[in-house]
Amino acid sequence: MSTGIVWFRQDLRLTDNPALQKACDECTTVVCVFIDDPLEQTLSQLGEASRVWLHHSLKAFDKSLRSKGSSLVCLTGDSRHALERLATELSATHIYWNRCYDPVTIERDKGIKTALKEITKVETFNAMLVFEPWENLKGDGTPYRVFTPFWKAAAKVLDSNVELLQLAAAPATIPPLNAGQLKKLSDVKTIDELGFVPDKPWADQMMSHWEVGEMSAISTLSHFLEEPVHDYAQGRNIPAQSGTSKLSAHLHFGEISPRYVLATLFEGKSATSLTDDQETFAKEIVWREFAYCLIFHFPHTIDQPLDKRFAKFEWAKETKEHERRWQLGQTGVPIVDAGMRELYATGWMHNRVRMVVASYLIKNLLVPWQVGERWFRNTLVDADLASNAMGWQWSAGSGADAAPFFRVFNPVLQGEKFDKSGAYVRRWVPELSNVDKKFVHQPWALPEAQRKLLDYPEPLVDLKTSRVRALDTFQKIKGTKKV
DNA sequence: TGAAATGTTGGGGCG
DNA sequence: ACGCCCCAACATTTC
Repeated sequence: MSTGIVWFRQDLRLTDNPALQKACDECTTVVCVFIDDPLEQTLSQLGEASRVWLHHSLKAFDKSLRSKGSSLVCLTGDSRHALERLATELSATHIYWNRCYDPVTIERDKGIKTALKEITKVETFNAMLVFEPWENLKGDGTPYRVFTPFWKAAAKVLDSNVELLQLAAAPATIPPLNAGQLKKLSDVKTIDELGFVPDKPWADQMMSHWEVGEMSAISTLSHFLEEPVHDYAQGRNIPAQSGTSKLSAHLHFGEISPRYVLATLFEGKSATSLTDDQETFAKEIVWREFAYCLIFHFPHTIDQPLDKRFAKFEWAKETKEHERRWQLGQTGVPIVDAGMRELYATGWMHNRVRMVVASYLIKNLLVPWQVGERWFRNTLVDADLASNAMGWQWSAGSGADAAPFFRVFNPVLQGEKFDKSGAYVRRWVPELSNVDKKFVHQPWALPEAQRKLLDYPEPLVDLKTSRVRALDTFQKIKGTKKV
């Protein structure tokens, strides 16, 4: 007789879940547990939108587990104590979990593993990444700081090492606890009792845009691979179009694994024989790997610039009002406001627009990238410490393989290039729904009479002069030492 | 996964 | 026919 505990975190799926598979293989009884650890909320910095998604993801996962004869046991409190208590109550022989890779959770989990080893066998797995962060390094053993060589090395390994994309099978059944064991469990909570969904209308409104859970993740992927992927290189840049995979939140919570995504994309073909569009998509999955590699080797870059010059960068003072207007989508720049409103309404923003709003906050408003990083982390359903920090440092020009600081997006040109008809702007900024496409990305250029009729803010700053100000500010740190 | 400034080229109008 | 200028159109450089 053996009782295994599977501790779930960011791996809320049945397919390609090595911890779950191993438990079902090795144990006569398996208990699936999720722990709402108040410390974890600060450690992994779970934002409000993410908590709502998590609630629905847990519900979906519990349903999946029930279809296999099991269910999700929810506990609250310190993870280590909760696991120790559970192990003792059930006389557990094994504990399994899939590893998390953000630096703070790595440290915490090391301690938990050491403590639990005193009472049971503990085994952990990689279910979150295709490559361990300590794999896929440069020849000299140091991590890549540039994406292209990271990708090339990754593609080569993927081609030569098919086991990397081997998936753990979903268990046919999950042997449940017996009645006696069930009785011994104490302080079990329901998912609703965890209180992840605030009693506010925005949460339901936001979730009306999504279908959460493993089943939805898989069907989202297959629809994406059916059609949009074949025009991905172009289509992913058009925010009014569904040209992106929309898998980010599913991946973050582990409703689907990156291995599964790549294995399905490849369909037996090699990484180097993909079409350009397919390869562009594969690269996005590998960017996520790159982000985890960076955060693993340079953990301080969660909130500190990798490029040391930026420690001395002179950001603007007294920016609270500008920050607030940016958050609310009231900057007076249509594509920026459209993006920020899409984010607030849906918990997601199109990637092209993420780059535009980031460039605007950092360069036109001279607000530190950390401010934007924090807002995204709190409002995105796909908020991910590694990807988010990397993305913001990319925009700021302070990260690995970042856009140079002088690369300032012009939101008018970006709008005219990627939202030609203005459909995206009109969708999220209804004040501009009747503005001609000639002016929809720069309503301030409308003739005075028409402009006065619009109920839309004047721009916070002039695009041209704020661009020059950013470049001048960058000049001051340019000569200084980079690393 | 920029944009603006500056440089170059070549066709066409025109004296 | 020729030189000159203008100015798109494109290329290169700079931030």
